[in-house]
Amino acid sequence: MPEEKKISMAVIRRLPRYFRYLHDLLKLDIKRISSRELSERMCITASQIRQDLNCFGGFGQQGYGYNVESLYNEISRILGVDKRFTCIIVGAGNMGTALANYENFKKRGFDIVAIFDVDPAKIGGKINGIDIYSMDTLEDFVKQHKVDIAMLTVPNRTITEVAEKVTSVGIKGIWNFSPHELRLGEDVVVENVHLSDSLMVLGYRLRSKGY
Amino acid sequence: MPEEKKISMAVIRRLPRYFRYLHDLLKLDIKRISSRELSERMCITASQIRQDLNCFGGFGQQGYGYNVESLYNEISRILGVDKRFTCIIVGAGNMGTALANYENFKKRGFDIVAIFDVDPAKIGGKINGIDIYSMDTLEDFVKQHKVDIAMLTVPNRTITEVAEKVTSVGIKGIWNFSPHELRLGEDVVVENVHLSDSLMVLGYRLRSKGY
DNA sequence: TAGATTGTTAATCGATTAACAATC
DNA sequence: TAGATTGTTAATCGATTAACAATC
Repeated sequence: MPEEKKISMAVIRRLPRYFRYLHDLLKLDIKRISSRELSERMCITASQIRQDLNCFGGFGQQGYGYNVESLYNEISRILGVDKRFTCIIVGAGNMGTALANYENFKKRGFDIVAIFDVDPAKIGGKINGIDIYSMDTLEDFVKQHKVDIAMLTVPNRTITEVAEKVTSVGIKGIWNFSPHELRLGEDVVVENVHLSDSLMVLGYRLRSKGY
Repeated sequence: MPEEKKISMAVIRRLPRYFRYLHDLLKLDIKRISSRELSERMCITASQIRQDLNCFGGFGQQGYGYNVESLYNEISRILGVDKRFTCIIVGAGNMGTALANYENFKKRGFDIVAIFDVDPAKIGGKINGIDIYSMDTLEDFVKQHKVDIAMLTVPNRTITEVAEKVTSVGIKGIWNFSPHELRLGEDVVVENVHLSDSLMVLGYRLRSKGY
């Protein structure tokens, strides 16, 4: 990526948040915003906003602030929402079904083109218009279609095997919904959604407040 | 909470991870482990493990390491997996359905006792044996049952209203699946699951590797 | 006892915040 | 021009890592 030097994960994880807030400002028909105003809305410091944005370039103007539309476009470009990713879902259970039905992903550039499962009762069916195929056909499918991301919503006991299978056929991005950590090659990018971890942290925080 | 002084969020968010690894070690019938061995398994430094654990007390023994079972019990107690939380799901869509069917939550102390929705076609039905009630009856329900946590899987445009409703009836814990940030009272604990943020970060990281 | 490993203090590193000169 | 606000450097803060005395 020609996106300059090394951007810290802390900054990267804030990008979608900037994107959301700018999207809202656009919809509110607000034309310009200063780092101070945005900091009040987002509950972070103006300093941090200016530091974060300057990782990618000087998008503002002294004495004026930032043009909302052009900043939104810049953040969109940085996040690559114009680029498209081809995705498959592995595991047609409840979570897989929820993901397949989630319309926002397509808007953000993520196209779900197929679902895979081992259950003969599910294979051949569709979810939200997307075909469910047998796991046995995954390799052939990936040979014929470029697949960027596998969304893994399989049972915990099969996650390691499935993750190895999808990476062995060349998929580089894994969206992992199992609690297990995946140890895969250096070239594979894994994003974890650890639901029970999140819930346990909520429980801890509630108890530490005395509830 | 009598859990000593101030524990940083960074440490708290690592607790479920320790919990998982210790659970696995127990199942592997491993009796003792040193911070060095655990650090290799978890891919973090032994120093960090010792620092983290010492936020809560000295669970180890010089020259020996940590007893897996007793450390597991300590972490369980800290995370409060023995304590029970009463939860409701608001929004019986695909994500709500997925959560209602997720059996692990109960094992971790989170009991889902009711689901609420506005759709007359869904009200009166059940998901995984849990009744779906009308949103109009939420207030009465919470008056009759102590509810600790509301899991919010409602459409984005209604999230603010729903979050205000559940907090106004005294629910202190919110598990928020909408992309919106909730601005609620100081006494309310919110954990966010921002799925599209996570996916966008995955996309960013893939592109920054040149895929 | 000798070896191993913790608990804990000190050093380092990185991220956040403050400050301000540059400039629109 | 005067006022406002950025871009950027410096200061602070917090988290991670290293080191080692204590001790099992």
